[in-house]
Amino acid sequence: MLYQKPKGTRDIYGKELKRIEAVCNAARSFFVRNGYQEIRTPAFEMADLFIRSIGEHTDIVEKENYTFKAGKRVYMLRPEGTASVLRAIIENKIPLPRRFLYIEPMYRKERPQKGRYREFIQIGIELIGEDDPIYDAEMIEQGKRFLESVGASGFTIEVNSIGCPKCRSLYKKALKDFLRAKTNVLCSNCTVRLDKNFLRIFDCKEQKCQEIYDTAPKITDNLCANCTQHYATVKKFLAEFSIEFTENKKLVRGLDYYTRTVFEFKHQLLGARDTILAGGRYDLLMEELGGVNAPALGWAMGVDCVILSLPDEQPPLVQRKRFFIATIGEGLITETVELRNTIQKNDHVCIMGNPKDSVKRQLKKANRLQVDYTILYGEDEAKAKVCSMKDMESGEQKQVALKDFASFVKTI
RNA sequence: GUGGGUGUAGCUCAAUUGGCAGAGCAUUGGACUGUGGUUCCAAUGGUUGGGGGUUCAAGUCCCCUCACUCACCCCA
Repeated sequence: MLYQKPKGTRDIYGKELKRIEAVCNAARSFFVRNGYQEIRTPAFEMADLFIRSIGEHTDIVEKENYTFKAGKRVYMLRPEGTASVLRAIIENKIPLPRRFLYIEPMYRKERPQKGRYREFIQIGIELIGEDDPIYDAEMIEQGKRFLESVGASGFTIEVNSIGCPKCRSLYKKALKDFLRAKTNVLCSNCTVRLDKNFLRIFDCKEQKCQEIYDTAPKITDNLCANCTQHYATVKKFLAEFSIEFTENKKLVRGLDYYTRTVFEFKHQLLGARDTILAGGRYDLLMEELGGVNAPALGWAMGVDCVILSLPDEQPPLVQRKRFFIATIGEGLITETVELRNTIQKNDHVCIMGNPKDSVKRQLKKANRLQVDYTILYGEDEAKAKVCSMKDMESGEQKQVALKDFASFVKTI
C-alpha cells in the first residue's frame, strides 16, 4: 500500500456518515431553535491562543497537539472550540450576550481507541455575556434534552463548582496544609500537578492517591461567599428544570479556563472513556484573551461518543427513491438525460447506465446499486414514445408515455 | 508515551506436530444475443504486512520493523 490515511483519521462514508450526519443535523436544528447561531472558525489558529486558554500544563498543550510553522508564525490545529469562538467574538466585536453553536472537527494527537480519533467532530455551544446561575442550569438542561432527543439514554450528570481565583488561592493553602504530611505517598504525577495545576490531582487514577483525596478538604466546601451563593442557585435551578444530577466534589476539569460551575455527562460505556459531554463556566477567559470582561459558559460533546451511547439501530430510512436508466443502444442520450433530470427534479436519485452495455449487464448493475426502479429506454420505446419502468423488487414492468412521465414521477 | 491482541485472495476466515497456501462471499464469463435478484458450470484472484534468522522444509518457531485494534495516560 503506497499511501494510507494518517493514524487516527477515517474515511467516512455509507452508514457511518449517515449516523454522524444524523446527529449533526439534529444538533443544528435543536440548538438553532434554542437561539444558538452557528459559527465556523478556522481549523487552525495561532498556537498561542490555545496555549493561553487551555493552559500550559495540560496534556493537550504539552503533547497532544498538531503544531506547525508556516512562515514566521506558529499555528496549531484546533484541539477544541471555545478559544476560537471567543477569539472570533473579540476580533469581530460581536455584541454580547450571544449564543453560538459549532459543529466542527477537532484535532488531538492521542493514541486512537474505540470512539476516539485524532480528528473528531465536536458539537459545542457557548453562551457569552451571561452570569446568572439560571443559565448554568439551562445549559445543562439543553445538553440533556438534546441527547434524549436523539435517543441517547443511560447517562448520568455530575456537577461541581471549582470557584473563582479568590476561592482557589485560599483553598490551595488549605489543601497543601492537609497534604503536607502525605506528599511522599502521592504518585509522581500528583506531586508535579500539586505545583503546576493543583486541582487536577483529583483526576488521578491511583487508588492510594484517591484514598487520601477522599478525606481531603474539597474546593466545593471552600468557596467564597459569592461562589457559594452562585453554586447553590445553580443547584436550585437544576431542580426546577427537573434535572437529576449528582454532586461530585472531586470533579475538576482538564482545561485551565474553567471557573465556578463544571459538569460532565457520563455513560457507562467502556473503561475510563466515559464522558460524552462536558463543560462549565469560564468567566475570566474573555478578558484573558484580550476582550472585555464578560462571563461565559459552554460545553462540548464528541459526536462519536454520542453515537456510542445510542441504541444500535438502523439509520433512519431515506424517503428518496433510487432510479437507474438503462439506455439500450446509442443515439438516445438526449431523451435519457431528460428522463434523468425529471427524476432528479423530484428529489429522487437517478443514475444512468452505459448504453454500450447489454440490457442484462445494465440491469445487473442497477441491482447492485440497489435501485428501486429501472427505466429501460431503447429503440422500441423510442418509436412508441414511451419508456419501460421496472419495479426492481416485484419485477413488474410497465410502460409510461414520455409526455406523462413528469406527472407520473410526482406520484411515486 | 506505556501495556495486551491481531495481520493469510477485494471481504469474512481456514490451514493438525514445521510438510503441495484453501473455502465461502464478491468479481468476471457462460447456461440465458432486450431483462437483474435465485440456481448450475467455469475462470480470475496470493511477495501469507515488510525485513532478517533457525531448518532439508516456515503462514506456522525466533528477532527486528510497520500497520491495525483494544486498554492505560489524557480528553469530547
